[in-house]
Amino acid sequence: MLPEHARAHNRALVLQHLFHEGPTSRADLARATSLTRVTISDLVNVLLAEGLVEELGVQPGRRVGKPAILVGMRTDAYQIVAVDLSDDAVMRGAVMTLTGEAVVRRSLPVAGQVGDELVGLLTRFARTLISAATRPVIGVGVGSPGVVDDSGRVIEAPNRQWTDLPLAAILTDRLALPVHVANDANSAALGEYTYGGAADSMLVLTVGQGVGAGVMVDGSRVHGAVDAAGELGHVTVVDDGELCACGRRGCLETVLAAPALRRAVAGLDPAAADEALAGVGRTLGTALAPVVGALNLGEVLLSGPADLLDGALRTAALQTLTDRTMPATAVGLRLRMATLDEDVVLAGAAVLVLAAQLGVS
Amino acid sequence: MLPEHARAHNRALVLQHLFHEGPTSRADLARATSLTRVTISDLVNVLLAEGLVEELGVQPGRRVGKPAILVGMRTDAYQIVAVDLSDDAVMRGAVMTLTGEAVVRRSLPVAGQVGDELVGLLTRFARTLISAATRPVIGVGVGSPGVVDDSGRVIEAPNRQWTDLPLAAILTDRLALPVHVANDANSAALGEYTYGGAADSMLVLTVGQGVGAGVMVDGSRVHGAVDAAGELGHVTVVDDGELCACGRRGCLETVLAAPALRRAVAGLDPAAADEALAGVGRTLGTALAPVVGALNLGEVLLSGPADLLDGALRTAALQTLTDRTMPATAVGLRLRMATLDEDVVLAGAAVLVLAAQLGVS
DNA sequence: GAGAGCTAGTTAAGACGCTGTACTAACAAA
DNA sequence: TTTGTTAGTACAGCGTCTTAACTAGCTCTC
Repeated sequence: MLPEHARAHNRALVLQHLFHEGPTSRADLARATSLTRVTISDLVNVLLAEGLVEELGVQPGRRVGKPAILVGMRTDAYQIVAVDLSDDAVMRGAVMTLTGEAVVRRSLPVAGQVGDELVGLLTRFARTLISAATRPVIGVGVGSPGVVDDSGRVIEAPNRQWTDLPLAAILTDRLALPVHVANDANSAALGEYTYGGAADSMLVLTVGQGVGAGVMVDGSRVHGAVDAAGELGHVTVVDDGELCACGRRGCLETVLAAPALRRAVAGLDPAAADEALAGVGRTLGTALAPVVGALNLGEVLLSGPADLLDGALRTAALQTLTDRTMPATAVGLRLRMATLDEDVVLAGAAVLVLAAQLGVS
Repeated sequence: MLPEHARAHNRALVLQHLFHEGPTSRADLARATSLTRVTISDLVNVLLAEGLVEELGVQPGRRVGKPAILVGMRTDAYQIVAVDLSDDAVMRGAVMTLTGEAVVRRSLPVAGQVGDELVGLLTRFARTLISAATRPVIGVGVGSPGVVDDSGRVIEAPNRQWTDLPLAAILTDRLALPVHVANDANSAALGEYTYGGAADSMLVLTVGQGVGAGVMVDGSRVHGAVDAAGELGHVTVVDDGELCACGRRGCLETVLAAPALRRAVAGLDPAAADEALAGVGRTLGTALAPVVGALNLGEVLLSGPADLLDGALRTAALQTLTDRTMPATAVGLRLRMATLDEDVVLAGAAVLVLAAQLGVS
């Protein structure tokens, strides 16, 4: 570690504070970071020159002494391009502000392309988005299904026919911009953590065609022994259950994926449907209990169709979770819907860029 | 972050390398840390002056160029005092080398003392150990039951009647040495990680009077939302099971704790005993599957009586775990006995000190 | 066996980043 | 107007790293 890394770290501290706490005076930044006012002034001057922050006039609160000048992050000065590959059939993308708001949205049908062809399609799609940006783009984030390592190499994504593909490196080269790739469910967790105000220790379950999970532990993303963390969808939860796409039986995905839930409630009257959903909720709660107990998670978030998830299912899952874990761990536990909905993965992809390029998350 | 923090980090890098890789030349240290030879020489000189490292003569391998001088960590130059409070009835302690070997062992019956009285007893016990040390002591590590926060404050340890007790701060003050306190099962995980060669992502289950767990994720200890990570012993695993000490029913502890296992096999012939143990193993595997899937753990370690754990129970648990998780996550998974046995908690307590004082873990 | 070539380690000078101290600027209260 | 307080800046100094250039000590080659 070099002194200049310390500099980068301090710079990130300042940006992080401005990002989460909003406009702040140099003196307050100094107090918050426990650096001196001199150092902060220096850092702020650099950031001003880069256009990343701006002075916003005098702080309203009138106290004795010279009034403080507020410094704020220019979250609209730069943009991020984010791509969500979680859907088989369509590539979704957006140009986003640094605060995770989509400025431009695009989507592109994936007509069965896989392998290198899909990489080509993705490259063109990203180029379209980059040229649609109205501000300089600081980087590109991609949420992809499959196992993705820390460097953005897709170890394995069977449905895309990608194996050991250095996607981030390829795209960085082709787009001449920093590109970061992560698993889609992990992206979702990052998105909820940074933009959705989720707890430091939490798990996001993404329910769609399949079931994925992203885990944050003590404020950082879990990677796992072979970068395959979050494969909760293919944990067996029903003995001798339905056949799963993975070839095994009774995976969580076979009862919790959106199609499975729709089938389970099809043609039932509301009360019976709720009972069916509650049953799935209890199964989910039983599966989550050991995870919550072992990690002392503060929150579990559900992302997916609210009409199916946010009702009897959620209530039953929380009840089961509370029943099956220690009071000490269960007492503060929340089980709620994710706040970002459709855009979770895009937001998370943006956070990948934000974290890597500016040190903010 | 200041330049001197970068310095401390680099110093820790050097020590970490010497600790795990053994004696190394300055030039090789430079290559390993990607610092320059100049910087490494400077750091090594400081460490030589402190007596933490020593020169060990010329490297045997004959190559061209000036022969390299090996620099090695003097793991016997300093000692660590470690205390294990996990047993209700007896306080176990040791003076340890930096490599985790117990040089002196002591134990002290705890005649029902609790609360402040127990703190007093612990203080005296630690003093005895400190004076039994044959080298300068760099710090004291304590593995305590209950919920312990990052600063060494015992949030809650019912059996010891400790609530919100700043144990590390009190002992640091009384002993005039750095004292670090952590939960006993978390200590065990640290011990196995550093001295037992465990994987970066792993879980240690401590089976004794009760059942505890410590989790390492991507090389760091899991703390959890309210510092209560690892409470796997009180996750429900049997519906309408036996009554547990915690007042609930069917906790993992009711089937996996050592007394429960002994009861389960009492009076059975070997084959029947194995079947009973395999049943517990299957229950354990079922409970662990979601944890292993969500975190992509590389290893699960069992610490406790080998005659009960290391047989049908372990085999059945591994089989169940493999059956109930995705092949991708299960393929590299190991489920084995912990290597440190009796001394796990002591070793972990030593690691607390090693990590905090020297940056080694 | 003498020089060439290589590697280990040291010395010296310079760049960078933070701090402490001392300053100016701009306000409120007396 | 004076005093006290807080915000922000200028400057010297220290700590830490790097590069460049050296010495030391070995092997290989002719």
